[in-house]
Amino acid sequence: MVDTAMILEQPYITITNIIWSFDRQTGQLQVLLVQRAGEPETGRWALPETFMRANESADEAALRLIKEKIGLKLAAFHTEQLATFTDQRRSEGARALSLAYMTFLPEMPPLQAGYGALAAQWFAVTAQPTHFQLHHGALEFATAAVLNTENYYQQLRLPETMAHLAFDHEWIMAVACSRIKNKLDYQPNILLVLGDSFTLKEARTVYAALLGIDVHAIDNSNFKKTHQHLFVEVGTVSQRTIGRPAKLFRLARVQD
Amino acid sequence: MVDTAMILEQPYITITNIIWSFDRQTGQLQVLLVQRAGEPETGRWALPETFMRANESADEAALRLIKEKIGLKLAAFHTEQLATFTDQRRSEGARALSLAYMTFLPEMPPLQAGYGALAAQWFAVTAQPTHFQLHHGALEFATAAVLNTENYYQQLRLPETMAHLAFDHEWIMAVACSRIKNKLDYQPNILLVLGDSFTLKEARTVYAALLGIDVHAIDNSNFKKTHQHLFVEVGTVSQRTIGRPAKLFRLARVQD
DNA sequence: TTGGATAAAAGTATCAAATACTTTTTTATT
DNA sequence: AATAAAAAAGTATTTGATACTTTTATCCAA
Repeated sequence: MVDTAMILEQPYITITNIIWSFDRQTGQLQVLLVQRAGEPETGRWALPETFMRANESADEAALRLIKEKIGLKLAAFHTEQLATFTDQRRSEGARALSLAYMTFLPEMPPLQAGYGALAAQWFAVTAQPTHFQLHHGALEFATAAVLNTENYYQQLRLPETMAHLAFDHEWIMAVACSRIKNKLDYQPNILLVLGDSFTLKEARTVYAALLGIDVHAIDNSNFKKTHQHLFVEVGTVSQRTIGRPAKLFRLARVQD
Repeated sequence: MVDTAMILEQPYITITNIIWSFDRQTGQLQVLLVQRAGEPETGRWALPETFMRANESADEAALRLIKEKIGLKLAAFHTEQLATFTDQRRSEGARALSLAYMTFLPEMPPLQAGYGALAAQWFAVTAQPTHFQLHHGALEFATAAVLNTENYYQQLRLPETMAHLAFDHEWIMAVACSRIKNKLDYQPNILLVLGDSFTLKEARTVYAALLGIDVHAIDNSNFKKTHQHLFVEVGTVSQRTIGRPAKLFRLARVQD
């Protein structure tokens, strides 16, 4: 009674890491994309991925990715699990489970394409309630409204042009944006892209980018009142710009 | 340059399903545990698990579990992803990745232990802010405060008595309780254990069980004002008890 | 059939939080 | 020193949450 349905799945495990950062010059939220060197989907832009190795934790693999794909060799960063993607339609050929993680990098370090990548670039993220855009110079990726898995596979995967990200990475990005937005009012780990300390205006800039609104639409006074309990003031101000120096804060607690 | 670190992981994938239900008689929230028949951890109580098969989606596997382990053959239920557990310490021997899901069953169907299980039982869940209890008659499992993965592995795994759940299932339960509690005010899918429709008092009973407080500590009038936007009134009342008949509601939207 | 008991719904008054807006403080530039 | 910019601090209004009370619907027993 050899039944194909009884064959156990023993797939390779892909770790996909959404690496977030922030450009203090332009006030734009960024994510890192790499242009795939290998098969399949060669030449297409994608989220950085790697295969999980024996004797390596998923978190370690997510951090190794940062070193391998973009030449960044730094200490541990906050990495958190996003979700696991198992849909059989997500890639052609052999089944690929993907464990998706998110890492928040302070500053916006310069990139160099590493193993498995033709190029590595930061893309500015603009989020709207139901879709998002990624742009870097002339390169731009924009999604239609992405609401759930079925919606994604039935509507979005059909047009196969270079303007799409590889595999189901647009869907993964949509899930990531949604998760981050939901946590904005009680655990805004996304602010780790601002480094050890940040001003309230910088925090509002990140919030505005994710909510798809202008920074000035968020009142500083009210923002402080409603979100200050999430922050700890870290001593004194410091900067060389016009106007009253802002106070500096850090996240009060960082956890899932 | 054969390096063991370069060997790719190709693990079996375990689907772990936390199956929730509700006892209308006692007003208690329930989860399903099975007593393991096979190695390892034979005889120990555990969350129902199965290996993922080829040509089977993770959701399908989670539902197949319900049929195999407890003899329940029913149509599709709402199943949602909880998290993926990859820690190398989570089981002895070969590495086991576990994709954890949650299923919410209406009513509390009678159980019969299926393949791989010595017994299958509903356990009443009582949650407190930092720990929880499971009990069925004389059987009782209680955790110490479980705050994060490291805390769990360093403090909780040490005493190896039969009073513990198998593997890291206490940690998985802790993550599940935490997730459900966080969603109580904007997406209380846990109320699906109440079936197609429920009264506000039943809803409050579920909330109270998860918050570790008495039902009467939640004022019906205020609960209605703050949570009614999550519900849709489904026509008329219906019941055979004393007192004014309650209105019936259902969840307005069910999604992750 | 009627009145008491029960349970939920509906209503109200108070309190706290969120929002919109204004004023003050601080510092760089001219 | 005057001015402009930017954040902090303050205020008034509105909204939402909480505590509590009253009304309504139903069962049951006298």
